[in-house]
Amino acid sequence: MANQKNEIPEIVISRLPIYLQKLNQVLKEGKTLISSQELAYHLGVTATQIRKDLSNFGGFGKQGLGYNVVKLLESLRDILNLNRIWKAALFGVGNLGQALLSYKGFSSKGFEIVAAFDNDPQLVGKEIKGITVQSVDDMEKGMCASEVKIAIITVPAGQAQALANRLVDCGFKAILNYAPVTLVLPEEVKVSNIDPVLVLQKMAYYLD
Amino acid sequence: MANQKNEIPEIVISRLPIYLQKLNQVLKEGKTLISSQELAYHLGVTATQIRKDLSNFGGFGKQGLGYNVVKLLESLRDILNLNRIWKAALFGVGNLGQALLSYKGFSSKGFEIVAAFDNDPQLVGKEIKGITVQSVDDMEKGMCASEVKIAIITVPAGQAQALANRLVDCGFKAILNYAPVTLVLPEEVKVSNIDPVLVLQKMAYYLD
DNA sequence: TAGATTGTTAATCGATTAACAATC
DNA sequence: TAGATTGTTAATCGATTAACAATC
Repeated sequence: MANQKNEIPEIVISRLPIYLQKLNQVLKEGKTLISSQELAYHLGVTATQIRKDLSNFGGFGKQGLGYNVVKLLESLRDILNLNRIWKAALFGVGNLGQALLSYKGFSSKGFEIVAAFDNDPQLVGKEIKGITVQSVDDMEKGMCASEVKIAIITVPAGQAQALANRLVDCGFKAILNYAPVTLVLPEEVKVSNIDPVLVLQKMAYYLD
Repeated sequence: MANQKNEIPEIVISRLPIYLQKLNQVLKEGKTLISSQELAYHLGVTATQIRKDLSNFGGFGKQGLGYNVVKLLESLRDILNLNRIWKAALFGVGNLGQALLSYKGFSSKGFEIVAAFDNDPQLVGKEIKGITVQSVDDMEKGMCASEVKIAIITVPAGQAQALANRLVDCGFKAILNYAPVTLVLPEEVKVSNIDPVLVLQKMAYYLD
Protein backbone atom coordinates (compact mmCIF):
# COMPACT_ATOMS: atom_id res chain seq x y z
CA MET A 1 0.00 0.00 0.00
CA ALA A 2 2.42 2.62 1.21
CA ASN A 3 5.13 3.11 -1.32
CA GLN A 4 8.66 2.11 -0.53
CA LYS A 5 9.80 5.65 0.09
CA ASN A 6 7.56 5.98 3.08
CA GLU A 7 8.99 2.89 4.62
CA ILE A 8 12.63 3.84 4.61
CA PRO A 9 13.55 5.86 7.68
CA GLU A 10 14.56 9.43 6.99
CA ILE A 11 17.67 8.92 9.08
CA VAL A 12 18.82 6.30 6.58
CA ILE A 13 18.23 8.66 3.67
CA SER A 14 20.21 11.38 5.40
CA ARG A 15 23.26 9.11 5.59
CA LEU A 16 23.30 8.20 1.92
CA PRO A 17 24.73 11.56 0.77
CA ILE A 18 27.57 11.09 3.24
CA TYR A 19 28.37 7.71 1.76
CA LEU A 20 28.19 9.30 -1.66
CA GLN A 21 30.60 12.04 -0.63
CA LYS A 22 33.11 9.55 0.72
CA LEU A 23 32.81 7.29 -2.30
CA ASN A 24 33.64 10.22 -4.54
CA GLN A 25 36.79 10.81 -2.53
CA VAL A 26 37.65 7.13 -2.69
CA LEU A 27 37.10 7.12 -6.43
CA LYS A 28 39.49 10.05 -6.84
CA GLU A 29 42.09 8.09 -4.91
CA GLY A 30 41.79 5.42 -7.56
CA LYS A 31 40.23 2.63 -5.52
CA THR A 32 37.82 0.45 -7.46
CA LEU A 33 36.61 -1.78 -4.62
CA ILE A 34 35.78 -0.93 -1.04
CA SER A 35 34.46 -2.94 1.88
CA SER A 36 31.79 -1.65 4.24
CA GLN A 37 34.53 -1.68 6.88
CA GLU A 38 36.77 0.67 4.93
CA LEU A 39 33.91 2.93 3.98
CA ALA A 40 32.72 3.14 7.56
CA TYR A 41 36.16 3.70 8.95
CA HIS A 42 36.29 7.44 8.52
CA LEU A 43 32.63 8.27 8.60
CA GLY A 44 31.81 7.70 12.23
CA VAL A 45 29.37 4.92 11.45
CA THR A 46 29.68 1.16 11.69
CA ALA A 47 30.17 -1.21 8.80
CA THR A 48 27.02 -3.01 9.83
CA GLN A 49 25.05 0.19 9.61
CA ILE A 50 26.25 0.86 6.09
CA ARG A 51 25.31 -2.63 4.97
CA LYS A 52 21.95 -2.34 6.68
CA ASP A 53 21.27 1.05 5.13
CA LEU A 54 22.17 -0.17 1.65
CA SER A 55 20.15 -3.36 2.06
CA ASN A 56 17.02 -1.21 2.08
CA PHE A 57 17.58 -0.72 -1.64
CA GLY A 58 19.06 -4.01 -2.72
CA GLY A 59 22.33 -5.86 -2.66
CA PHE A 60 25.16 -3.83 -4.12
CA GLY A 61 28.18 -5.75 -2.90
CA LYS A 62 29.88 -9.04 -3.45
CA GLN A 63 30.68 -11.36 -0.56
CA GLY A 64 34.37 -11.62 0.03
CA LEU A 65 35.13 -8.51 -2.04
CA GLY A 66 33.07 -5.53 -0.99
CA TYR A 67 31.52 -2.90 -3.21
CA ASN A 68 32.49 -1.73 -6.66
CA VAL A 69 33.03 1.98 -6.06
CA VAL A 70 31.73 3.20 -9.40
CA LYS A 71 28.69 0.94 -9.31
CA LEU A 72 27.78 1.89 -5.76
CA LEU A 73 28.18 5.55 -6.61
CA GLU A 74 25.83 5.14 -9.53
CA SER A 75 23.33 3.24 -7.43
CA LEU A 76 23.33 5.87 -4.69
CA ARG A 77 22.89 8.63 -7.23
CA ASP A 78 19.96 6.72 -8.68
CA ILE A 79 18.36 6.19 -5.28
CA LEU A 80 18.73 9.85 -4.35
CA ASN A 81 17.41 11.12 -7.70
CA LEU A 82 20.71 12.80 -8.46
CA ASN A 83 20.99 11.73 -12.06
CA ARG A 84 19.57 15.00 -13.26
CA ILE A 85 20.15 18.67 -12.68
CA TRP A 86 18.01 20.19 -9.96
CA LYS A 87 17.22 23.85 -10.46
CA ALA A 88 16.80 26.06 -7.42
CA ALA A 89 15.72 29.63 -6.76
CA LEU A 90 17.45 31.83 -4.20
CA PHE A 91 15.54 34.29 -2.04
CA GLY A 92 17.57 36.99 -0.35
CA VAL A 93 20.71 38.28 -2.04
CA GLY A 94 22.60 39.57 0.97
CA ASN A 95 26.08 38.49 1.98
CA LEU A 96 25.09 34.89 2.48
CA GLY A 97 22.91 34.78 -0.62
CA GLN A 98 25.73 36.15 -2.74
CA ALA A 99 28.16 33.65 -1.25
CA LEU A 100 25.79 30.85 -2.20
CA LEU A 101 25.44 32.26 -5.72
CA SER A 102 29.20 32.11 -6.02
CA TYR A 103 29.53 28.65 -4.53
CA LYS A 104 30.84 26.17 -7.08
CA GLY A 105 29.91 23.15 -5.00
CA PHE A 106 26.29 23.28 -6.08
CA SER A 107 26.69 23.00 -9.82
CA SER A 108 29.40 20.38 -9.58
CA LYS A 109 26.94 18.24 -7.62
CA GLY A 110 24.01 18.81 -9.92
CA PHE A 111 22.26 21.71 -8.23
CA GLU A 112 21.93 24.93 -10.14
CA ILE A 113 20.64 28.26 -8.86
CA VAL A 114 18.71 29.62 -11.83
CA ALA A 115 17.01 32.66 -10.29
CA ALA A 116 17.61 35.10 -7.46
CA PHE A 117 15.16 37.41 -5.74
CA ASP A 118 15.49 40.31 -3.34
CA ASN A 119 13.39 43.23 -2.12
CA ASP A 120 16.19 45.78 -2.20
CA PRO A 121 15.65 48.11 -5.22
CA GLN A 122 19.41 48.62 -5.29
CA LEU A 123 19.90 44.94 -5.98
CA VAL A 124 17.00 44.27 -8.33
CA GLY A 125 18.22 44.31 -11.90
CA LYS A 126 21.82 43.79 -10.89
CA GLU A 127 23.59 40.81 -12.38
CA ILE A 128 25.47 38.53 -10.02
CA LYS A 129 27.30 35.47 -11.27
CA GLY A 130 25.29 35.59 -14.46
CA ILE A 131 21.95 35.83 -12.70
CA THR A 132 19.85 38.98 -12.78
CA VAL A 133 18.31 39.71 -9.40
CA GLN A 134 14.54 40.01 -9.60
CA SER A 135 12.07 41.63 -7.26
CA VAL A 136 10.43 39.25 -4.83
CA ASP A 137 7.14 40.81 -5.95
CA ASP A 138 7.68 39.14 -9.30
CA MET A 139 8.37 35.72 -7.88
CA GLU A 140 5.05 34.17 -8.84
CA LYS A 141 5.34 35.37 -12.42
CA GLY A 142 8.46 33.43 -13.25
CA MET A 143 8.42 30.55 -10.83
CA CYS A 144 4.96 29.10 -10.27
CA ALA A 145 4.68 27.55 -13.70
CA SER A 146 8.31 26.57 -13.89
CA GLU A 147 10.09 23.34 -13.18
CA VAL A 148 11.96 24.89 -10.25
CA LYS A 149 10.87 23.08 -7.11
CA ILE A 150 13.70 23.92 -4.72
CA ALA A 151 13.91 27.25 -2.90
CA ILE A 152 16.81 28.51 -0.85
CA ILE A 153 15.80 31.09 1.73
CA THR A 154 18.40 33.59 2.89
CA VAL A 155 16.09 36.45 3.82
CA PRO A 156 15.95 37.99 7.31
CA ALA A 157 14.20 35.92 9.99
CA GLY A 158 11.17 38.18 10.11
CA GLN A 159 10.38 37.68 6.44
CA ALA A 160 11.00 33.96 6.14
CA GLN A 161 7.63 32.51 7.17
CA ALA A 162 5.58 34.80 4.94
CA LEU A 163 7.89 34.09 2.03
CA ALA A 164 7.77 30.35 2.67
CA ASN A 165 3.96 30.43 2.60
CA ARG A 166 4.08 32.11 -0.78
CA LEU A 167 6.60 29.59 -2.04
CA VAL A 168 4.38 26.70 -1.02
CA ASP A 169 1.38 28.30 -2.73
CA CYS A 170 3.54 28.73 -5.78
CA GLY A 171 4.36 25.03 -5.88
CA PHE A 172 7.82 24.74 -4.38
CA LYS A 173 8.35 21.31 -2.87
CA ALA A 174 11.66 21.64 -1.03
CA ILE A 175 12.99 24.53 1.00
CA LEU A 176 16.50 24.96 2.27
CA ASN A 177 16.06 27.54 5.00
CA TYR A 178 18.98 29.62 6.27
CA ALA A 179 16.77 32.01 8.23
CA PRO A 180 16.95 31.47 12.00
CA VAL A 181 13.32 30.48 12.47
CA THR A 182 11.41 27.23 12.44
CA LEU A 183 9.09 27.35 9.46
CA VAL A 184 5.59 25.95 9.79
CA LEU A 185 4.55 24.41 6.51
CA PRO A 186 2.40 21.57 5.14
CA GLU A 187 4.13 18.28 5.70
CA GLU A 188 4.28 17.41 2.02
CA VAL A 189 6.86 20.19 1.64
CA LYS A 190 10.36 19.17 2.65
CA VAL A 191 12.11 21.74 4.80
CA SER A 192 15.72 21.62 5.96
CA ASN A 193 17.26 24.24 8.17
CA ILE A 194 20.83 25.46 8.28
CA ASP A 195 21.53 27.68 11.25
CA PRO A 196 25.11 27.94 12.46
CA VAL A 197 24.01 29.57 15.71
CA LEU A 198 21.97 26.52 16.73
CA VAL A 199 24.99 24.36 15.99
CA LEU A 200 27.34 26.57 17.98
CA GLN A 201 24.90 26.67 20.88
CA LYS A 202 24.78 22.92 20.95
CA MET A 203 28.56 22.69 20.95
CA ALA A 204 28.80 25.28 23.71
CA TYR A 205 27.07 22.80 26.02
CA TYR A 206 30.09 20.55 25.77
CA LEU A 207 32.67 23.29 26.21
CA ASP A 208 34.18 24.61 29.41
CA MET B 1 30.63 8.19 38.43
CA ALA B 2 29.99 9.52 34.98
CA ASN B 3 29.11 13.17 35.16
CA GLN B 4 25.65 14.29 34.25
CA LYS B 5 26.69 15.62 30.86
CA ASN B 6 27.61 12.18 29.64
CA GLU B 7 24.23 10.85 30.56
CA ILE B 8 22.08 13.27 28.64
CA PRO B 9 21.57 12.17 25.05
CA GLU B 10 23.10 14.42 22.45
CA ILE B 11 19.80 14.49 20.62
CA VAL B 12 18.23 16.16 23.64
CA ILE B 13 20.98 18.77 23.75
CA SER B 14 20.51 19.52 20.08
CA ARG B 15 16.86 20.38 20.67
CA LEU B 16 17.49 22.86 23.46
CA PRO B 17 18.73 25.64 21.14
CA ILE B 18 15.53 25.28 19.15
CA TYR B 19 13.45 25.74 22.28
CA LEU B 20 15.62 28.72 23.12
CA GLN B 21 15.05 30.24 19.71
CA LYS B 22 11.30 29.84 19.96
CA LEU B 23 11.19 31.21 23.51
CA ASN B 24 13.00 34.32 22.34
CA GLN B 25 10.32 34.83 19.71
CA VAL B 26 7.60 34.24 22.27
CA LEU B 27 9.22 36.71 24.63
CA LYS B 28 9.26 39.35 21.92
CA GLU B 29 5.56 38.78 21.40
CA GLY B 30 5.07 39.72 25.04
CA LYS B 31 4.01 36.37 26.43
CA THR B 32 5.17 35.69 29.97
CA LEU B 33 3.86 32.14 30.39
CA ILE B 34 3.81 29.26 27.94
CA SER B 35 2.70 25.66 28.16
CA SER B 36 4.65 22.78 26.69
CA GLN B 37 1.72 22.37 24.33
CA GLU B 38 2.02 25.89 22.98
CA LEU B 39 5.79 25.68 22.77
CA ALA B 40 5.62 22.40 20.92
CA TYR B 41 2.93 23.52 18.57
CA HIS B 42 5.13 25.14 15.97
CA LEU B 43 8.34 23.26 16.52
CA GLY B 44 7.45 19.89 15.10
CA VAL B 45 7.93 18.16 18.43
CA THR B 46 5.45 16.90 20.99
CA ALA B 47 4.64 18.58 24.28
CA THR B 48 5.65 15.40 26.08
CA GLN B 49 9.04 15.48 24.45
CA ILE B 50 9.67 19.02 25.57
CA ARG B 51 8.71 18.17 29.14
CA LYS B 52 10.86 15.06 29.03
CA ASP B 53 13.82 16.94 27.61
CA LEU B 54 13.57 19.65 30.25
CA SER B 55 13.12 17.14 33.05
CA ASN B 56 16.70 16.04 32.44
CA PHE B 57 17.77 19.28 34.04
CA GLY B 58 15.10 19.87 36.67
CA GLY B 59 11.56 21.09 36.95
CA PHE B 60 11.10 24.49 35.36
CA GLY B 61 7.33 24.67 35.09
CA LYS B 62 4.31 24.99 37.32
CA GLN B 63 1.45 22.53 37.11
CA GLY B 64 -1.66 24.11 35.75
CA LEU B 65 0.24 27.12 34.41
CA GLY B 66 3.15 26.15 32.25
CA TYR B 67 6.56 27.78 32.06
CA ASN B 68 7.64 31.30 32.86
CA VAL B 69 9.18 32.39 29.56
CA VAL B 70 11.95 34.52 31.03
CA LYS B 71 12.91 31.96 33.64
CA LEU B 72 12.96 29.10 31.17
CA LEU B 73 15.05 31.17 28.80
CA GLU B 74 17.53 31.86 31.56
CA SER B 75 17.63 28.23 32.58
CA LEU B 76 18.26 27.05 29.04
CA ARG B 77 21.00 29.60 28.59
CA ASP B 78 22.59 28.36 31.81
CA ILE B 79 22.36 24.74 30.74
CA LEU B 80 23.90 25.45 27.34
CA ASN B 81 26.71 27.62 28.77
CA LEU B 82 25.46 30.62 26.88
CA ASN B 83 25.79 33.15 29.68
CA ARG B 84 29.14 34.29 28.39
CA ILE B 85 30.64 35.40 25.10
CA TRP B 86 32.25 32.62 23.10
CA LYS B 87 35.11 33.74 20.92
CA ALA B 88 35.71 31.96 17.65
CA ALA B 89 38.37 32.02 14.95
CA LEU B 90 37.53 31.82 11.26
CA PHE B 91 39.66 29.91 8.78
CA GLY B 92 39.18 30.70 5.13
CA VAL B 93 38.10 34.19 4.12
CA GLY B 94 36.45 33.45 0.80
CA ASN B 95 32.89 34.35 -0.11
CA LEU B 96 31.38 32.24 2.62
CA GLY B 97 33.96 33.27 5.21
CA GLN B 98 33.33 36.92 4.49
CA ALA B 99 29.58 36.39 4.72
CA LEU B 100 30.07 34.81 8.13
CA LEU B 101 32.28 37.69 9.23
CA SER B 102 29.47 40.06 8.28
CA TYR B 103 26.74 38.01 9.91
CA LYS B 104 25.16 39.86 12.82
CA GLY B 105 23.42 36.78 14.17
CA PHE B 106 26.57 35.53 15.85
CA SER B 107 27.32 38.46 18.11
CA SER B 108 23.69 38.98 19.04
CA LYS B 109 23.66 35.40 20.30
CA GLY B 110 26.95 35.61 22.18
CA PHE B 111 29.36 34.28 19.59
CA GLU B 112 32.11 36.58 18.38
CA ILE B 113 34.58 35.97 15.58
CA VAL B 114 37.78 37.51 16.90
CA ALA B 115 40.30 36.38 14.31
CA ALA B 116 40.34 35.40 10.66
CA PHE B 117 42.96 33.47 8.73
CA ASP B 118 43.61 32.82 5.07
CA ASN B 119 46.46 31.66 2.87
CA ASP B 120 45.87 34.16 0.09
CA PRO B 121 48.59 36.88 0.25
CA GLN B 122 46.09 39.26 -1.30
CA LEU B 123 43.82 38.85 1.69
CA VAL B 124 46.39 38.71 4.49
CA GLY B 125 46.65 42.11 6.13
CA LYS B 126 43.32 43.26 4.77
CA GLU B 127 40.77 44.40 7.28
CA ILE B 128 37.27 42.99 7.01
CA LYS B 129 34.53 43.97 9.43
CA GLY B 130 37.16 45.23 11.85
CA ILE B 131 39.22 42.07 11.73
CA THR B 132 42.64 41.94 10.10
CA VAL B 133 43.11 38.77 8.10
CA GLN B 134 46.19 36.85 9.21
CA SER B 135 48.20 34.21 7.45
CA VAL B 136 47.26 30.66 8.38
CA ASP B 137 50.98 30.12 8.92
CA ASP B 138 50.71 32.38 11.94
CA MET B 139 47.74 30.59 13.43
CA GLU B 140 49.64 28.87 16.23
CA LYS B 141 51.27 32.12 17.33
CA GLY B 142 48.09 33.91 18.22
CA MET B 143 45.67 31.13 18.97
CA CYS B 144 47.25 28.25 20.86
CA ALA B 145 47.69 30.12 24.11
CA SER B 146 44.45 32.04 23.76
CA GLU B 147 41.01 31.48 25.18
CA VAL B 148 39.59 30.90 21.72
CA LYS B 149 38.34 27.33 21.60
CA ILE B 150 35.92 27.44 18.68
CA ALA B 151 37.11 27.29 15.08
CA ILE B 152 34.99 27.84 12.00
CA ILE B 153 36.40 26.17 8.91
CA THR B 154 35.52 27.63 5.52
CA VAL B 155 38.60 26.54 3.59
CA PRO B 156 38.45 24.34 0.46
CA ALA B 157 37.70 20.66 1.05
CA GLY B 158 41.23 19.58 0.27
CA GLN B 159 42.73 21.68 3.03
CA ALA B 160 40.21 21.05 5.77
CA GLN B 161 41.55 17.86 7.37
CA ALA B 162 45.14 19.10 7.60
CA LEU B 163 43.95 22.37 9.06
CA ALA B 164 41.67 20.60 11.53
CA ASN B 165 44.59 18.48 12.74
CA ARG B 166 46.58 21.63 13.41
CA LEU B 167 43.63 23.20 15.20
CA VAL B 168 43.30 20.21 17.49
CA ASP B 169 47.02 20.27 18.26
CA CYS B 170 46.64 23.94 19.01
CA GLY B 171 43.94 23.29 21.56
CA PHE B 172 40.69 24.07 19.79
CA LYS B 173 37.82 22.11 21.30
CA ALA B 174 34.94 22.75 18.91
CA ILE B 175 34.94 22.96 15.14
CA LEU B 176 32.15 24.17 12.94
CA ASN B 177 33.07 22.72 9.59
CA TYR B 178 31.68 24.13 6.34
CA ALA B 179 34.09 22.18 4.15
CA PRO B 180 32.41 19.30 2.31
CA VAL B 181 34.42 16.53 3.95
CA THR B 182 33.97 14.36 7.02
CA LEU B 183 36.75 15.31 9.41
CA VAL B 184 38.43 12.58 11.41
CA LEU B 185 39.40 13.94 14.80
CA PRO B 186 39.83 12.79 18.40
CA GLU B 187 36.44 12.27 19.98
CA GLU B 188 37.02 14.83 22.70
CA VAL B 189 36.83 17.51 20.02
CA LYS B 190 33.28 18.44 19.06
CA VAL B 191 32.75 18.69 15.32
CA SER B 192 29.61 19.87 13.57
CA ASN B 193 29.24 19.98 9.83
CA ILE B 194 27.24 22.34 7.69
CA ASP B 195 27.02 21.25 4.09
CA PRO B 196 24.10 22.50 2.02
CA VAL B 197 24.80 19.97 -0.72
CA LEU B 198 24.24 17.03 1.63
CA VAL B 199 20.98 18.62 2.69
CA LEU B 200 19.84 19.21 -0.87
CA GLN B 201 20.80 15.66 -1.84
CA LYS B 202 18.70 14.32 0.98
CA MET B 203 15.73 16.42 -0.09
CA ALA B 204 16.16 15.34 -3.70
CA TYR B 205 15.26 11.81 -2.62
CA TYR B 206 11.77 12.99 -1.78
CA LEU B 207 11.29 15.05 -4.92
CA ASP B 208 9.83 14.00 -8.26
C1' DT C 1 39.85 -24.51 -1.25
C1' DA C 2 40.46 -20.92 2.45
C1' DG C 3 39.65 -16.34 3.56
C1' DA C 4 36.91 -12.47 3.37
C1' DT C 5 32.85 -9.91 3.34
C1' DT C 6 28.10 -9.41 2.26
C1' DG C 7 23.07 -9.43 3.40
C1' DT C 8 19.92 -10.47 6.94
C1' DT C 9 17.95 -12.13 11.25
C1' DA C 10 17.49 -11.72 16.01
C1' DA C 11 18.87 -9.31 20.12
C1' DT C 12 19.81 -5.16 22.20
C1' DC C 13 19.66 -0.61 23.02
C1' DG C 14 17.75 3.88 23.30
C1' DA C 15 14.36 7.31 22.23
C1' DT C 16 9.54 8.60 21.94
C1' DT C 17 4.96 8.46 23.47
C1' DA C 18 0.96 7.53 26.40
C1' DA C 19 -0.92 7.82 30.64
C1' DC C 20 -1.65 9.73 34.99
C1' DA C 21 -0.72 11.12 39.82
C1' DA C 22 0.81 15.34 41.72
C1' DT C 23 -0.13 19.94 42.26
C1' DC C 24 -0.50 24.73 40.89
C1' DT D 1 -12.83 23.84 44.41
C1' DA D 2 -12.41 22.70 39.37
C1' DG D 3 -9.51 22.94 35.55
C1' DA D 4 -5.15 22.81 33.65
C1' DT D 5 -0.61 21.34 33.06
C1' DT D 6 3.58 19.57 34.88
C1' DG D 7 6.99 15.82 35.85
C1' DT D 8 7.60 11.02 35.62
C1' DT D 9 6.73 6.11 35.00
C1' DA D 10 5.79 2.41 32.09
C1' DA D 11 4.81 0.93 27.46
C1' DT D 12 5.82 1.28 22.85
C1' DC D 13 8.29 2.10 19.03
C1' DG D 14 12.22 2.25 16.14
C1' DA D 15 17.09 2.23 15.29
C1' DT D 16 21.55 0.07 16.05
C1' DT D 17 24.40 -3.74 16.76
C1' DA D 18 25.91 -8.56 17.05
C1' DA D 19 26.11 -12.72 14.98
C1' DC D 20 26.36 -15.75 11.26
C1' DA D 21 24.88 -18.36 7.11
C1' DA D 22 25.52 -17.52 2.37
C1' DT D 23 28.70 -16.94 -1.07
C1' DC D 24 32.19 -14.57 -3.75
